[in-house]
Amino acid sequence: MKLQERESYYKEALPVLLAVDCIIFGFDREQLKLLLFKRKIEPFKNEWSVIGSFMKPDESAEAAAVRVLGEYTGLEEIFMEQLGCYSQVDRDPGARVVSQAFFALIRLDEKKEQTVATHEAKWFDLEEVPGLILDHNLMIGDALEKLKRKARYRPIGFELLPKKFTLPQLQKLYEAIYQQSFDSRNFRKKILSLQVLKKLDEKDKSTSRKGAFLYTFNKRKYQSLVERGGQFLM
Amino acid sequence: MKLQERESYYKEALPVLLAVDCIIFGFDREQLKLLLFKRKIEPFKNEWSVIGSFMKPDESAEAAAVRVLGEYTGLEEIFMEQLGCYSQVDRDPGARVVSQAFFALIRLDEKKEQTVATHEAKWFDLEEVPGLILDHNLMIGDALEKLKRKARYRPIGFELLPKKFTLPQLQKLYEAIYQQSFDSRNFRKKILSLQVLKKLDEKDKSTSRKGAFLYTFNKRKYQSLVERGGQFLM
DNA sequence: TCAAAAGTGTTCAAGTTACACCCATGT
DNA sequence: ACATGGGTGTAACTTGAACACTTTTGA
Repeated sequence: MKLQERESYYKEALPVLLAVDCIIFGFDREQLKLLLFKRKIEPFKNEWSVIGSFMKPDESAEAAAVRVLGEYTGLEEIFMEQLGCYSQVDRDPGARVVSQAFFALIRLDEKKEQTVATHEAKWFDLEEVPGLILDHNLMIGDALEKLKRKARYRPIGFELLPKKFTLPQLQKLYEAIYQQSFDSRNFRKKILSLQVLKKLDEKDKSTSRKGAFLYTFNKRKYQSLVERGGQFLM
Repeated sequence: MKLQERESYYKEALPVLLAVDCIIFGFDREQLKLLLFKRKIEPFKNEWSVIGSFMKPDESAEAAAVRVLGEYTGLEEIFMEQLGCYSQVDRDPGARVVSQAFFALIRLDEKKEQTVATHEAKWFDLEEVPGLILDHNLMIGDALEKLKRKARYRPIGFELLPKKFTLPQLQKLYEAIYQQSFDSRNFRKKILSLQVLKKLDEKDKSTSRKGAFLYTFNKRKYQSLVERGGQFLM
């Protein structure tokens, strides 16, 4: 009898299709970029879309997101976070599909470009994002908002840079995120006062004759900063 | 042929059951409270749970959340926001159920207590939250974290107070959220400097002989504050 | 030697913290 | 008249903003 009750409880529920969509940000030393791809199959064949997939029976939304990120970028460790659930009844005319969106930050890296290319994926400047299928443009707007907010209290910007980076690079990144320029003296002061960077003895000479010192991000110090509840930046 | 492709595309997807769960916060002038209810049916009969429901075919997650909030509290306009998607494969032993969680803030109000009571729901102090079914304790932890973070840049605290409230009440609320006490002079200075409150000519004499002036929240001024990107509090 | 980007300090304004007493009122 | 909670100001300190010149080096 208990079993019957239990069964009927679940029976009243409507099964829907669940998808994950990943809004993937990258940074190419100048511009914030978004990874989009052109669909190769119907429905919406040849239209641009963010990268997604249906969830498989044996995976959580997070696992599905990790899977598609790996497929399209060749990367396994990616900073990724839930963005939100998109569940308008008529959002997908082909079926009742609910999408759990994630946003992800990756280091742009020539080595991986081939993987990206084979999937007919392409990096777009933020200003050049085309019209996308379904509610994907909406997702991107939400992701941008979240990125800006998040970057204030978490140094997620570092996820977008190579492991070794220079302060001018970091500044350019924040300028791209917030669409404004910062005073370099104040910027350096603020960043360095957080004491989460380690200065290396190497210089990156790719952008100037003088060369700029490389830094790495000290995760341990960062953790203690977060635990102290620290506001991060900007 | 196109149609066939389209059908097969959706066919590869696995339908899952979708639920919404609402983490409902209230404030009773002293303590932050959580609304929980005791399940009347199997599975998990007589165990405590946050308030939830399966999504119906013709509603979005938001609509489902509004529906259950209405059913359990009698309220129609409730501050509510997505918390996250809980999709661990084995989170519900009875079926593959993915839950979209929301957190909601409501004004505690005697008028509505009857509705709450008829659903065998009960307000719990945060420290007294019992063991809950499934991953509901996890959701509550996440909701608390989000509440704290959110209250820093949005005056969501106001959602938890009556429309007219006193500054000592507001201070108690923030003290409950952040589990620390604030200096009343500094607190008042900070709040009033935001210029989002309107002082009324009435006093609330329920807690002191002198009485405390009542204030209301000026939504228009608040909007312009948010648009200027203002940090809010704390 | 010069062009181009990296790096560096100081001053002023604003905001945050710490701190203690008087006020208004009902009983 | 007194107990109770409401309300107020100031000084020290910290943080953020504005601002311009020197350094390094490859070509």
